[in-house]
Amino acid sequence: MNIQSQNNSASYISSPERSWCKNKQMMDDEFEPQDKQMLDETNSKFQSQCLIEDPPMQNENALSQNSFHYEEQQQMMQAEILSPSKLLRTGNEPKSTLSFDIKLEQTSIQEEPIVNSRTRRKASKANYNVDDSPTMDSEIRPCHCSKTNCLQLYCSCFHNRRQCTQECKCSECFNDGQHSDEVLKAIEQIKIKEQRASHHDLDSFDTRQVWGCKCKKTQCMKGYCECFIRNKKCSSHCQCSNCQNKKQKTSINKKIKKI
DNA sequence: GAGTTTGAAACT
DNA sequence: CAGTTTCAAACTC
Repeated sequence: MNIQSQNNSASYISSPERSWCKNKQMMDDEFEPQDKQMLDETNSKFQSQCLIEDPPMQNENALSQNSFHYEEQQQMMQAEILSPSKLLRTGNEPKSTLSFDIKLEQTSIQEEPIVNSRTRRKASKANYNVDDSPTMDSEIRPCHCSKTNCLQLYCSCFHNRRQCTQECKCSECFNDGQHSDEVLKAIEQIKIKEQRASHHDLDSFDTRQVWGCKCKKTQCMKGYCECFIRNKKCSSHCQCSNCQNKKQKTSINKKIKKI
């Protein structure tokens, strides 16, 4: 296994990779022994990234961690090439034919889809693309962006910091792995906006974080609500109206105790 | 599949 | 900072 990290076509660290940091142990269990060895070789390189990005906004260093600089991203993006989720890609290959994709084809990694029932969401009408669980690429929904070149947060692919795939139906896509400069510029602009807005403790690209919804009409019970989408209850951070997605103070627990 | 609704993101 | 516009996804028919 000879993975070269010189390729920098992959232009940013995607959320699934960051989820991998947290869920590495679980995923390790799913690898064959020979693959584990490869993973171990990459662990040391990846650990620094994990330290930088996790956990989000939960300590005093969150500010500096979340406002990491563009150049740091460039350094870290090399690690993405070694990411397990890339190695486990199961059919949603990016539009581009990046060199690391070619190298991956030469590996002995099993590319059968890994279906992890533990992390599979409850079946629902919509397969929401959220990554607060170790979502595999095979579960990622394609985007349909038509006007933003997939370089704004409207784009679910860009928002999750992953490249658009062949399944995406976007037009004039710059998030295809062949426009690294444009992508990096877009990321940089968003980071600048965050800082201007004094959102130092936010990471717009961390879709695991929920800032709080502002739903007014849907009672936070439809897929428009970011809390609902993430299977999370609305909190004091939300500014929603007529919310039906708040934690219920059920009397069930009390009844159980009595029993 | 087309049109409408919705709320996040972007803009002013 | 608040109001408005734009956008893409969710939803309805």
